[in-house]
Formats: sequence, C-alpha cells, structure tokens
Amino acid sequence: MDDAPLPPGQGGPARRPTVGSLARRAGVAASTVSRALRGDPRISAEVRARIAALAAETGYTPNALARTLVSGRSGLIGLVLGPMENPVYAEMMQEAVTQAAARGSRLLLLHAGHGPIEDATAEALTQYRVDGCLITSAELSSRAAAICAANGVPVVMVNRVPRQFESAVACDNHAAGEALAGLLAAAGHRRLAVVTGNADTSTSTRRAEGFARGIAAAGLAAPACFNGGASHAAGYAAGQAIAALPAPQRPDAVFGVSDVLAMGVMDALREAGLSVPGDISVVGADGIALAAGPPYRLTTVAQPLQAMIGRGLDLLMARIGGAALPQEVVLLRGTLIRRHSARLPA
Amino acid sequence: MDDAPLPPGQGGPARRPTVGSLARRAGVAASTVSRALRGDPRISAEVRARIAALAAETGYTPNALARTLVSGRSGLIGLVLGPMENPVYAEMMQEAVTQAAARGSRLLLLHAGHGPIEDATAEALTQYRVDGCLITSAELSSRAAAICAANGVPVVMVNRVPRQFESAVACDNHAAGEALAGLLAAAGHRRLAVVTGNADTSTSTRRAEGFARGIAAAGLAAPACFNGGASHAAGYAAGQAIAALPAPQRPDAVFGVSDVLAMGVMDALREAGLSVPGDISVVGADGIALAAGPPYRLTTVAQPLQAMIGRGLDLLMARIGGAALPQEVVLLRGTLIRRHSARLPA
DNA sequence: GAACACTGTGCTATCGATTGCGCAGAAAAT
DNA sequence: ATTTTCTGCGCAATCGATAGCACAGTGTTC
Repeated sequence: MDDAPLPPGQGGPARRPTVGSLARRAGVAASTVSRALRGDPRISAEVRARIAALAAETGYTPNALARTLVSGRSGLIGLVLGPMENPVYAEMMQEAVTQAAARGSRLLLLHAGHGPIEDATAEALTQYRVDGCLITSAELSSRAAAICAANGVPVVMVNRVPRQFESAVACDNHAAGEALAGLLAAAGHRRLAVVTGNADTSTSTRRAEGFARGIAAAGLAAPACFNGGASHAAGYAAGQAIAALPAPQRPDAVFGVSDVLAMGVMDALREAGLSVPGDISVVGADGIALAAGPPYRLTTVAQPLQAMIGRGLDLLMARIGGAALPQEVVLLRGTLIRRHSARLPA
Repeated sequence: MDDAPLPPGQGGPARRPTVGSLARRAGVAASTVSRALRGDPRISAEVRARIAALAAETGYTPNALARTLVSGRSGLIGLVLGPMENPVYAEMMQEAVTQAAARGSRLLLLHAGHGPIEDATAEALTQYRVDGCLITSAELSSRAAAICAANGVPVVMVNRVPRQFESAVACDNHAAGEALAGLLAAAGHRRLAVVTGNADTSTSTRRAEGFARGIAAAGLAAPACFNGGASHAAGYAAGQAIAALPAPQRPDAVFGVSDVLAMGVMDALREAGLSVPGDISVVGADGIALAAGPPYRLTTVAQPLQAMIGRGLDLLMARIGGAALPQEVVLLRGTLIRRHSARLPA
C-alpha cells in the first residue's frame, strides 16, 4: 500500500489533462487555454486552433466539478422517482434522461421508491449543489421539496400538483377522469366504480374526483369506491372485491385511476369468470406500454409523458436561470386511447 | 440585469455557508473548521463543539464538488440502464439507488434505454469525474465501457458478462436455463422451445444455451428457437407463431428467456385459445414482480437482484479504492420459483 | 530555571477552471 | 516620428475544502 508515487503519465491511471497541462504544452497561460476552448474571440484564430488540436489529441475534457466551483452551476438536476411498481415512473425516467442530456444537464438520482427521502439522500441534494430538482412522484415528497426551498433550489413536480408553493406539470387528471366517466355513461353504463390509488397523491384523487364529477353530470349515482394502491396487486385485490359482489350490485364499469391498477382489476375480474368488456368495462389512466397490448388492450387516457417532462425541464431551467418567476402550474391534456377493455359509444 | 450586489444574506437566495464563513463567525481559521467538522482529534473538544453547533445552526453542508477537487474522488457512480420495456431494469435501478446511498455514493444517471450512449452522455462520464461506472444493461454498452477504460474509471457490468476485460456480476444464466430444461423434461415435456431475446446480450444467449444443454442432457431433441426481443410485444409475436403451428409440431413447453418475454408468449397462447399450463407450459427467467401474480403466475428463475447490485458495488468500490485488482466475474445462482405457468414434477 | 516535548491552531498552497484587470506589441492616426 | 487605439495574451484572484508545515502556548523533565 506504500507504493512510491508513480512518475506522472506512467504506470498509474494516466493523469487527465487539465487547462494547466495543456497550457504548459502549448506554451501559453492557463487562462488562454480556457478562453480558447470556450471560443473567446479575443484569442487569435491561430492559437485557438493550436490549443483545440492539443485538446483533441490529449483527449482533454473540462472538469465539470471545478467549473461548478466558480460558475455556481453544477449542471446537475436532482431526480426523485416514485415506486417502480408503477411502470409509469420508469418511462418518465427514461424520458427525463434523454431530455436532460439534450439540454446539457445530467440527472443525479436521489431517490426511487416509496416513502420519504432518507437524510443521507437529502444531504446529497445540497452537497452536490444540484441546480434544480425534478420530483416525478405522485407520493408526498415534501421532504425533498422543503430542503430545496430552504436552499433556494428550484423545484418542479411532474405528475403531482402540490397544494401550494411549488411549480408543477401534470396531466389534467380531473378532465381525464371526467371524460372517461362521460364516455362510460354515454355507452350506457349505470353502476360505475372507481379504484383509487394512494390517497396522498394528487394524481389519484384528482382523477377520482373528475370521474365522480363526470358521473354526476351524467345524472348517475356516485361511483362505488374501492381502495386500491400503487400496484397491480392492489388493483387485483380491488377487482376480487368487485367480482365478489352479487351481480345486481356489481358495477358495470370500473375506472382504475392508474393503468397498473386497472390491469390488476381486469385480471381479478377475468379470473373470477367475468368478461371484460363483456360483463364489465374497465378503463385506466396513464398510458403505459404494458397495458396497450394483449391481454389488456386497456382503454385509457394517456399522459403526454414526453411533453410533461419537456415542460417540466422548461420550468426548471427558467428558474435556474435565476429569474424570479412566480410558481407555475402547467396542466397538459391527456389523450383518450380507445382500446378494447371497455364498451364505449362509437 | 445590473442589480447592485445584494447585501450578503439578504434578498437573494441565501448564500450557503462555507467553511470560510463559519470560520469567520467562529473566529478561527477555515482549516480549523474543516478539521473540526471531520472530527480531527487535534482540535480541542471545546472548539469542535462550538463549530459543530454553528454548523448545525446555519445548516452548513460541505460542498461535495469542492471536496472532489482536492480529494480526487467525486462520490459519484455512473449508471447505465437498459431499455425500460423490461421492468427488470427499473427494479435494478431502485436497488442501485438504495444501496449506493447506503454506501455514501450517488448515482449519476448516464443513460437509460436502447442503443449506444450518445457522445454528450459519454462526456459527462469524464466531466463529472465519476469514480466508477455500473452498467446494468444486457445490451452492448461497449462505448461507455471503452470510455471508462480509457480514463481509468473502474467498470462493473451487472446482468451482462462481457467477452473480456470488464468485471461483471451476473446471474448464472446458463445454470438457470439448464435447470428449467431439466425440470420441464422431467415433467414429461417432449417438444421444448425457447424464445430468445436480443442476440447481443449475454443474458439471453447464456440462458438459451443452458436450456439447450439441459434438453440435450435429457436426451431430447434440440429446442425449437423463436426470435423474441426485449419486450412483451416481441414475446407476444413469438407466442402467436407458436400458437399457429399445427398441434403435432407445437411445442409443449416454452422458455421465454426473460419474464416479460414469457408473459408475452403466455398472452398470445391464451388468446389463441390454448391453455397455459394445460396445453403448453411456459417458464421465464428474471423474477420480476409483475409476472408473479395473476394472470401469469410465472414459473421462473429469479435473479438475486439485491445481491447482484450489492456485489456489483462491492467490486466497484474495491477498484475505486485504487487497488489494482484483476478483473473479476461473479456468478450468482438464481432461485427457482415454482408457480403455475408450467407443469413441473413435484 | 532552562531546554524539551506536546498540543491546538493558523498560514498557505493545492485541486481545475474562470474572469477582471493590466500590459505588451502592432497597427493606425496625427 | 510620436501618440493613440486596438488586439492578444498573461497575471493573479476566486470558488470551497483540504493538508502539510510552522508556530505559539502550556506542561514536563533534568
């Protein structure tokens, strides 16, 4: 363990070139190298070309961390994800990586899963000086948000609208629920039910509210409400409860507030010998890939994931810019996707 | 835009405390603050307590980026994920976040999805001076690995064993395939088939090879091979092809080399009116949550995800430590989970 | 009572990149 | 021919944290 220090550039992991080392080799000052690489017009074309060549030759890449120190911007965006039981978070993550990269930012993965953020993770948020934080979790993540606020780090929630204070981008969940209710009613369904998600999530509650509103508007009785959760298993349990009901009381249409939930419901119903959509229509919301194909072919309201992440990053970047913008909530309309899990009017 | 500089601590986003500002307030030198907070025994208990109190009061957190500059370690681990069509990557990611945090590292999300890494992303790898890189992708990610190697950044592959050079942790996929074949053969299946994944992935090929080996060992004819892919849709297509076969030629057991694939196969078979496991047994490998419950109840070999990520981080950390360890490949045994998608011997 | 060993801190350089300021030398103007 | 104006680049400070070395002040020892 007490190896003699290796001669530079030999043996050990090749020491990475720095502005300093480039400067020495080019016979100029470090500041000149820095300016040349950043395209400062004050540096002559000749010198700039020489340094650029040297940089390419040595494979120089600037140390983003060192730059952060002086610029105050890390180029890092903290990402908080919900539980992976719901595939929608994975899809969001993939979208976020791509789009963040396209904008020159990197994602620092702070959390993925249930529950609040651990202390150590919360510290990372400040220790790594993230420029902003993207919280794509339907669950309460007030902890992360509070820490961001306390440190002047902009936050944008995606897929969750907080009661106050933070900026957010979400699908117009209320409208989605309402639209589905309207369609189901128009198709002649009379006993509607909703399987809710986590009660803490605005996504779930707004969808359920919208659904109830749509049902009321159609002059039907309020929907039966079944407590679901975040997973397929939760939906399955709710579906079993529904299937166990005596036929006259059994709903003829069920809205699972998220696609995984609806998938679980369908599976339970079918396993109980009921036909979907023959006996019961099932609809969901989210638009995840797995629900699109067989055996589900789930009729759903798809969230415009790409646009949601895009607008989320827009909001974040604008606030990172330092502008003292007011908090902003953006609601994007989902799009109804008619598939075959529900009887709907033509 | 030409605001007069705000008085410190007022108006603008509260300037974060630094060792310097703490030092001024405590009437000591910055180095003393640093040492006190790091628990250096040379600092008197009294001073240490005073500084600790001050740090707590002001909410001081060290700037990890600045520390990186001098320590040479960023505490960042690059993470490369496969396509989210396969839920196993999401599960791995969640596991990786948790375990990395527990070890005091953070994950820098470099890539998620298909295909090779874009240039910009590859640069991030060196710009942010990641200490190491965890590549949990069955697909070729040679690009990232090459860049890491060129920069002396340790790499560990999880869920993929490269042909050479890198360290890796994987499930013993060959053994998994072999075991499944043996069980299916023992249960009396005679015409076995395999639905393969992406041909570039060691995970897929090893499982298929193991399966073929197991079949040969049982004295049966080589399995029919159907080209699958990474998604449920690919499995579904393969399942349709299988279902379309005339009954005498149709396999009586199918191995989908990953669970999503097997799920797709099952869905297609059932949609074609075949019973699983009545007419055809279907087995998978991975052990994802979605395949566990209804309607799949997939018999599978579950990967020890937690252990895989754990060992992966072990290998990585050891190499980050600077020790010139040889490349290492760790194979972890999966565990057979008997559910109801296949007829198996008791 | 003086030389000694300690102990607790401060000073300063360092990591890599950036930036304000200043200073050469060349070109232009008078 | 001399002053003025640029153009092109170097110097040095800075960001925040850390570490080597030096140096006071106290306690110990002969």
